[in-house]
Amino acid sequence: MSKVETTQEIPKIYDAGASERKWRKFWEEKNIYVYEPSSNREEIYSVDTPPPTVSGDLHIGHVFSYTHQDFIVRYKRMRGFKIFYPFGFDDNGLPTERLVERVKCVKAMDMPREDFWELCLEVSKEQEKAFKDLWQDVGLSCDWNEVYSTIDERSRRISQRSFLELLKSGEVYRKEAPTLWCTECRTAIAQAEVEDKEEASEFHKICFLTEDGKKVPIATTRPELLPACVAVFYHPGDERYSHLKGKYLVTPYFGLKVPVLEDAKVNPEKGTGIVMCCTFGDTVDIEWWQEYNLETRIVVDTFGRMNELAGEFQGFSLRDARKRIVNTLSEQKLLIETERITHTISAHERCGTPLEFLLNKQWFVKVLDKKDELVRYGEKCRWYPPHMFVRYKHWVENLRWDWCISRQRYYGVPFPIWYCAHCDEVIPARGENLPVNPLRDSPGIEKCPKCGKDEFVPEKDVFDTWATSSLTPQINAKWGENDDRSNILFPMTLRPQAHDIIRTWAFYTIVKAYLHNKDIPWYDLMISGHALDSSRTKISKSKSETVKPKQIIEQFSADVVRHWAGQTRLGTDTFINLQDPTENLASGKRLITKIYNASKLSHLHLADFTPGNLDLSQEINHPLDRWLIGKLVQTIDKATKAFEQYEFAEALEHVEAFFWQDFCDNFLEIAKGRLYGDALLQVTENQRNKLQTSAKLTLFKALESILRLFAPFLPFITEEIWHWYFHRFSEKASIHLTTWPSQEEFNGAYDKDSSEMGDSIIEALSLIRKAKSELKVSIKKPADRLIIGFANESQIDRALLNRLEQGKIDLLVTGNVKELVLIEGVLEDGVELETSRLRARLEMEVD
RNA sequence: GGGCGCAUAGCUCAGUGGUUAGAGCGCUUGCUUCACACGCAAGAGGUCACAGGUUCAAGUCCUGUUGCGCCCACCA
Repeated sequence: MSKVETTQEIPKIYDAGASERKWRKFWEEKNIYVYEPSSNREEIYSVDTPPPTVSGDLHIGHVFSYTHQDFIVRYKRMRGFKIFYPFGFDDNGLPTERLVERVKCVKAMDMPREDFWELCLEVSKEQEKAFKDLWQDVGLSCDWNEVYSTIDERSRRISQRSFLELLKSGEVYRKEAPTLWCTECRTAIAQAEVEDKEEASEFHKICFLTEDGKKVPIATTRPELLPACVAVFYHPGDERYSHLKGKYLVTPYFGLKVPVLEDAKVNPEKGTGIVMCCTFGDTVDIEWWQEYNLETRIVVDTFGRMNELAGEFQGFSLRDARKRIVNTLSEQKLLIETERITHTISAHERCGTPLEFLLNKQWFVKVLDKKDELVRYGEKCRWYPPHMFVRYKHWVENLRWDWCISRQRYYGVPFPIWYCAHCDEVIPARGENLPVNPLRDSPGIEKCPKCGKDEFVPEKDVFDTWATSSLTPQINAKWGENDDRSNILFPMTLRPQAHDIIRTWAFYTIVKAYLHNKDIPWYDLMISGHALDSSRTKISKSKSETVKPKQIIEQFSADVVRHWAGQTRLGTDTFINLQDPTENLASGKRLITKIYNASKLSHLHLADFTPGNLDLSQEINHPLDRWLIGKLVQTIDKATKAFEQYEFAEALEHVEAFFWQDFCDNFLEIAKGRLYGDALLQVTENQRNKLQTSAKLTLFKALESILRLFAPFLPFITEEIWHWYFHRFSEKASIHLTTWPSQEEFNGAYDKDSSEMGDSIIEALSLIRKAKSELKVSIKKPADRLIIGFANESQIDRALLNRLEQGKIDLLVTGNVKELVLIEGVLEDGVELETSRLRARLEMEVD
């Protein structure tokens, strides 16, 4: 047995932490992932990277879906595309406000807006640094020169430009609309801040009167809203009330005349089956108010106190007013009964105060009038997996309101408008002045173009954050500012995102692209699932705080975490045990170790081998080598097809199976005979060289291909091993700049006969393994004789025996058997395999 | 209540209408200095949720039922 000298000492154990730190730095310093603009659209692969919300809660679920993007990007880069892969931060709006208020112990409403803005910018900057650090740890191959934030100047400018364009084309309008309001915090709040709360309450049955004085009992939990009552409803066809159709009822005590209407939303089983509609008790009231064009009677002020419409109850809090009104009704015998109940109410998640709906002027983008077009444009995109489009479609088809883009908040992109103090005319900012802050800047005109007066009021509202993040393709393409770039980058190639925000982010982005560009925003959508914790619910903030992604990466390495993320089919949720991630990450860790060890062995035999310009079709001539190349080519084919459908998990599965079973368990074990020389003892010097060259060249090509196939998934270890040796034969600085393996590279280096022969040798080897396993001896313990025949008469196959005869040396050396006897007939007893026609008997001495 | 998805080995999940349904983990048995015990080999383990239907043929297609998840709506 010959000993091969190594030119470089490879450490026995892989130090993933050190290696990953090294390559992370290398990629950054060498600008490996920099975007190189091209004038040819076809060469570009652009990604509309989701900007994570900067609110301090990145968890393993984010790592999960961002890693998915990176698999695709790295694959596409190796396919030769010029990659545009920017990174963004969503750092305005409510989540940022809340983060800043928490971190800095301030309240936005209690300080000047400019000061609050300063704090927001400061806090988000720190957060973004931590985010970037994590993403670099994970190995995201985005170009950190292409960074945007939804509050930066470019985003503000483009977002404001978008609004002004829509204002001009009449696609936005301003209208009074009910807004969720916290009377404790005295601010409008977003849907996202609402939490359900169980509360003890009283269900009062009170008497409304018909115009001729008959009592009609109506049940309510909010008697204080009686002065806000504008109609009553019953279910269509409810015979108890159908006689009231078209008539009016008079509200108790307040004596207001309100119409009686029919609507299917009424539940005849609940209360008395007839319900009062107030402005506004809940969202159904709002729907009715809109649908039936009802009167508006707001009785609550911004402090949560009753206003003048409540008559003698004016000035009382909602709570006090409720008690007093109930008492009054009771005294006047208008209260029939009171039932104690608990029910769920909507409350502000920060202070727990029940929310009210107040009327405010809001800006809306028209979407209801273009549902069909929006469905059609959504359909033009390719959705992966396809059923995600159905969700989009149903969402659009069932829209009931236009898109409200204004928020009565502090930190966000300002509306670029002022109003004439006299005639309320909207004064838009001039395009060249964008971005503007109307609270600080002046409109830049002397007189109102409508009434000629010269006093202007700035719009205090800011955009909903979706109004800006719906423009990420335009922001990245520098829409309206750099036509060359815009034409090349818009529409973008890919939008990756998770399925929970199809109805928001994906939808709004399609809306904006339709309105501004009459185009789709991207060609492909790749929708990831969620990472769920072991209790099978979406990972919550409290839980993610126990184990942060950074810790998991430190403990297991980024490659291992990426491998975990790569195992889940696109669009499917997955589970991770945050208490003990080992069970989810163990297989990845083993794979990394296996790759390292197999590479170490390969390196031992390749260190002094130079492939030069050897012709693969000639030099790879041993059947087993050609068998391996055949398997490799199949793997490349399957992995490529999967990747083209964004099915990275399937690609990984094929690569992993090829590497582990075909390459390690079979090829390496059998090729050792030639690599170490045990199988070359009885051949001439010339043959010896030829056989060894074939083995080494195969080893070289196969391992190098394996590294490239794994590179999108495991960027660190593949880079590490590639630099041990393979980089010497490449002009590229990084494995990530090399090309994805292709079938063409291996033309002539594989064939059907060799594939059959390889399969036959492995089949026979399995019989030896089984026989030795049954004898409870090591595969390395020498056996005297192996007799191979068939399991029954009908299965006798001469060609199979011929193949074994030809592969005899490899078989005997690998199986540690001295002599092979082939029988063209049935072998009476011996070991069999389920998958084989053969039967074998091993003759050896056993202790 | 609506939409979408899921239900396959103890667990996590693959599975194109076509032999005897697969993988990883876990389990059992055996094998260690020559890449790797974080390994190798050999095993055990399944009424493909349930009930119908279509078909020469169903884990796969259709209908219904049950359970679970996500999103949305509801909360008088």
